[in-house]
Amino acid sequence: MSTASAVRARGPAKDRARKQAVILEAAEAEFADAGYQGASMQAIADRAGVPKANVHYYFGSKEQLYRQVLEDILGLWNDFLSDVTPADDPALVLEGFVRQKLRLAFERPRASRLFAQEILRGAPVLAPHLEGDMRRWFASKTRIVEAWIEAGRMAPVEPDLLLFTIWSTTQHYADFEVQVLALTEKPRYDDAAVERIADFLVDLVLSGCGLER
Amino acid sequence: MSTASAVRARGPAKDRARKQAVILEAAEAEFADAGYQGASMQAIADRAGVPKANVHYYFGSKEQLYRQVLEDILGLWNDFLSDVTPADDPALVLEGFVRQKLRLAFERPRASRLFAQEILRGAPVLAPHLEGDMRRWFASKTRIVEAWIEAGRMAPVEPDLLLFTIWSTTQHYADFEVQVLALTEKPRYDDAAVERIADFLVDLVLSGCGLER
DNA sequence: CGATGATCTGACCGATTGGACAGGTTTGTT
DNA sequence: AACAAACCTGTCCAATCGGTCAGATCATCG
Repeated sequence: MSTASAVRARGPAKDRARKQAVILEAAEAEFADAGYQGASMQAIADRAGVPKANVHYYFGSKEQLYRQVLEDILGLWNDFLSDVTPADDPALVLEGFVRQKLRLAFERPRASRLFAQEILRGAPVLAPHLEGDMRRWFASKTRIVEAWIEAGRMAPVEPDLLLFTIWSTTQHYADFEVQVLALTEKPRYDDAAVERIADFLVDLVLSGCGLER
Repeated sequence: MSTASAVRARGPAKDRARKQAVILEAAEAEFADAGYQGASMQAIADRAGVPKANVHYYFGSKEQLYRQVLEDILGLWNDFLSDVTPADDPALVLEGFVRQKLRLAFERPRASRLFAQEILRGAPVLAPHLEGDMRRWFASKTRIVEAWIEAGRMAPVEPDLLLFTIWSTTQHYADFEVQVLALTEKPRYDDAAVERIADFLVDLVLSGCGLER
C-alpha cells in the first residue's frame, strides 16, 4: 500500500497514515538536505515534532524509513510517458515530457535531490529498481523513438542518449539549484525563469531531433 | 600552494607533498563514495595506508581535508575556455568545450561526483567560490556567447542556459554512471560509447545554436 | 466496567565518530 | 656529538549515533 493512497483511507487507518506522512515528509527533507549518512533519526524526529522513539515505532529502522521515502519518490515518476505509442506525434510527446519532468523538478526539488544522492552513492538501495522497473520503462521508450525514426518522423538520433539528455538537463535545475542561482545572480527561481528554461530545453531537444513546435 | 605544484618541488618539501598527495587521493575516493558525513577519517587513513592520527597531523580536521580536496578539484576546471575570445569560431569552441568537459567526466568521475554532492548539500563549503571565481568565469563566457550572437555568428540562444546544458549533460555520465550503465545494460563505459556520447552531445549543442561541425 | 491490544515515549546502551595529546623517532644543523 | 625542530602514532575521550525496551497511556469492545 502506497503512502499516498493510505492517507485517503477512512477510519483508524487514516490517523495512522497521516502521522506516518508527517514523518515521511520530515524524512524526505532531512535525507535530501543532509544525505543518508548525514541525516540523523533525531533530526528527522525533531522536524516531524515527534519523539525519536516514535519514528522507530512506525518505520523500524533508518534504512526502512529511507526505503519508504525513496519508494514514494519513485511513484512520482511512474506515469512519465506511460501511455505513449508510436502513433503519437513525436514533437508533442517530447515537448510534454520535457515540461512535465521540469515541472516536477521545480515543484519537488528535494525529491529530485534525494534521488540524485542515492544514485551518486552507487544506488545501494535502488539498484534492483534500476535493473528492473526502470530498465523496462527505459527500453519501452527507446523502442518508441526508434519506431519514429524508422517511420521517418524525426531525425535519426540515438534514442538512449536523447532520453539521458532530457533527464539530465531537467534534473539539473533541481539538483544544482544553488549553483544555477549563484551563477545567474538570482535569489530564487521565478515563474518567468521557469518558463524561459522550459522553452529553451524544448527548442533544444526538438531542433536536435529535426522537429519544430 | 596547490597540491599538484608542490609534488613537483624538490627537497624535503617533495616528500611531504607526496605523502599528502596519497592521503588526498584516498580522501577524494572516500568522500566521493560515502559523502562528507558518510566518510570517516579512519576509512580515509586505511585507504591511504597510514594511521588516522597521521591524517590529522597533515590536514588538521576533517573539514580542512575536505576543503583541500575540493580546491584541488576546482583546479581541474580552471582552464576551461580560459583563452577564448569573441574572435574565435563558435562551433570549434563549443565542440572543444563539450569534448574537454566530457573527457574529464570519464577520466575523473569521482571528482565530478564529489563536486555534485557538495552542490547537492547546498554548497556549504563552495558557496564563496560560486559567488566569486565561478560567477566571474561564468559571466565572462556568457558575454562571449552574446558577442557571437550579436555578430550573427550563431543563433540567438540564451547564453546561460546553453552553458548549463553543456554542464549538466556532460556531468550526467559521471554523476549518474550507475543509472546510465544499468539502463543501457552495459558493465562499464568503453571507448566506443564515450565517442558516441561525445558526438551526440556536440551535434545536439551545435544544432541548437544553428551551427555545424 | 474490565480487559485487551495498539500507541507512545523517557531512559538507556553499545558502537562509532572526530579529535586531542603525550611521548617516541627521525632528520637537519652546528 | 649534541641539540632542536619536524615528524609520527598509540591511546584516550566526549559526543553522537541508531536502536532497544519497559512501562505508561489510549482506544475499542464485550
